[in-house]
Amino acid sequence: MKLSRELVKGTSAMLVLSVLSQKDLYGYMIIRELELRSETVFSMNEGTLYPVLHALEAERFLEAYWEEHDGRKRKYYHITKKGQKLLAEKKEEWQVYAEAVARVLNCAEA
Amino acid sequence: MKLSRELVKGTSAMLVLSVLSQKDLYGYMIIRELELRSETVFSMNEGTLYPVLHALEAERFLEAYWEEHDGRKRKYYHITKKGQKLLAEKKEEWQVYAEAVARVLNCAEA
DNA sequence: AATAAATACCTTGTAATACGATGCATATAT
DNA sequence: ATATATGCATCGTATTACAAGGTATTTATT
Repeated sequence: MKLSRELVKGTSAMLVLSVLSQKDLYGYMIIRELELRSETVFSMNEGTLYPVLHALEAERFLEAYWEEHDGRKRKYYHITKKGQKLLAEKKEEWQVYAEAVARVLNCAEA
Repeated sequence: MKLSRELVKGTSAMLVLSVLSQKDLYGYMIIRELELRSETVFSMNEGTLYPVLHALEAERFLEAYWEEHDGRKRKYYHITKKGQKLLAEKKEEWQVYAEAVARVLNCAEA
């Protein structure tokens, strides 16, 4: 991620699950999709993404399969039911947390 | 912090600076103040807070002084001009980032 | 009077997370 | 011919947070 790196932590898995909740994608496209949806505010590093994908797969939040298009082999990831549940939880937590942070920051302005 | 610990990272320094931007406080009260303002969504661990305070002081974002009240010695922290500038930057970054995350999450809902 | 809980400071070791650098390979554009 | 884009991946390092532990005083409870 660009931006100050401290800010970004913790949300990677949620963001990956979020894009995969719409359609199956492979690593490279997940990065492009996140850039697009965030309007280039962030760009996930490959060194961040692949370990996240492997960890989510190992815990059955994602399932992977290989497919070939245009002579290129791509590893697609599919979100499982378990993964959808995790995403819902992470989204809820994010919202609660973001709102609490906003309250603290706004207090200081008043 | 409570909540899933992954979520919380990166915002500690910003939150500390934020409460100190209103008035000088000592460590113990910073924790209480954050609980109050977040409506108990989070409670910063002492093992998180003190290293953050010391790092911010070392870099001149904060200045510390001891004061005694009711027979208790307390180490108060005061935000510097430099610290206020850092806070403003971190708030801006947080807002940009939080909005981008929201866009990604909302895309997935549509 | 004894004990527990709150107040107040702090450090150390461990775990989690992210990322830069690097490596490999193919395809397309210049 | 060469650079850029596509596509997978790992390794070492840095950062961050926290649980656990330590010290000491004051206040509330029994």
